[in-house]
Amino acid sequence: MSDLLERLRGRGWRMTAQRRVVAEVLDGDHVHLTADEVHARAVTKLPEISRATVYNTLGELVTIGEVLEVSTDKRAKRYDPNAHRPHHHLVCGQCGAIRDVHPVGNPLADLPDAERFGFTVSGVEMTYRGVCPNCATA
Amino acid sequence: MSDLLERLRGRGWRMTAQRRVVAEVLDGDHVHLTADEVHARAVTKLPEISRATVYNTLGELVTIGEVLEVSTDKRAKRYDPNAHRPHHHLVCGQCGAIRDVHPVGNPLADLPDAERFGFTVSGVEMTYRGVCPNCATA
DNA sequence: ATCCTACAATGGACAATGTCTAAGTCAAAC
DNA sequence: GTTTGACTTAGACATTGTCCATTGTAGGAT
Repeated sequence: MSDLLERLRGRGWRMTAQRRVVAEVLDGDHVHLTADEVHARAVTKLPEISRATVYNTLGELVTIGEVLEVSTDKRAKRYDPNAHRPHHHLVCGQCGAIRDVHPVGNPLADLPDAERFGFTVSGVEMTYRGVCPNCATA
Repeated sequence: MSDLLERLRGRGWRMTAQRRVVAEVLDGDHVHLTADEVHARAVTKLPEISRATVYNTLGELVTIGEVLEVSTDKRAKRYDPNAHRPHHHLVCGQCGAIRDVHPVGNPLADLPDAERFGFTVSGVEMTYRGVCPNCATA
């Protein structure tokens, strides 16, 4: 991910302190942050960054495919910087913890033609639901 | 779905005009409505029904398992009265149209133990993405 | 090194969705 | 018919996200 800045520069993006900070936040060990969480972390590194800029930058990163949006819960969208490795999600229904998972098989092939209603099907998202070990003992 | 009212009565629920109207709306031909769409339709049958009541009633129906929440887009939750037949969704990325689909296979079995991180996995939601015939020609 | 200018950031208003509360209402039991 | 507590209401509030006019600035041109 450290070459994200390079890729952005290659696309002719202007490199600003704000964009750098947002990229750094996404590059941290915490994945699947909400936009406001990204903003909160960005503020610690660059106090004057605005909410709108974080939303804009996240939106741009999503548009160019560097970051994925996931909406596992009913609350805010979350942003997944792991866009270059396809994966699905496993969510704890108690605490909301999210893990990336890689089921076997090809779920796209599991949708019969008769079930496609003429759609051009391009992808599938799978969200496994369960309870994490932490919440199971608590 | 017409026995929904019976089932609710069986659970000791008080049967009010508002709840009846919400149930009727969900029973219509339009599936996957948002909460506000449910409210809009309910208002035509019972003008004084309040938004809070619709939200409350939908939430209760979800809790007891008569209705499913689906969050296929980043906007509002949608409510799926087809709770008694397990199914997944196919969403048009252009216009947001939603169809119920039934892929073959057992996606739960496709998640290896090594990918479960100690979670107790209880279910999976699949959202197929694509473009509907209407939007494909437009 | 300085200047220009298009692009980016800001902040605050606005919008959409959802939640909460206090007070009034009414379904159902008696 | 009364009573009672669950239900409904209206609207304030909270959260999440978008928009826009203004201000700032990165990076190329000079």
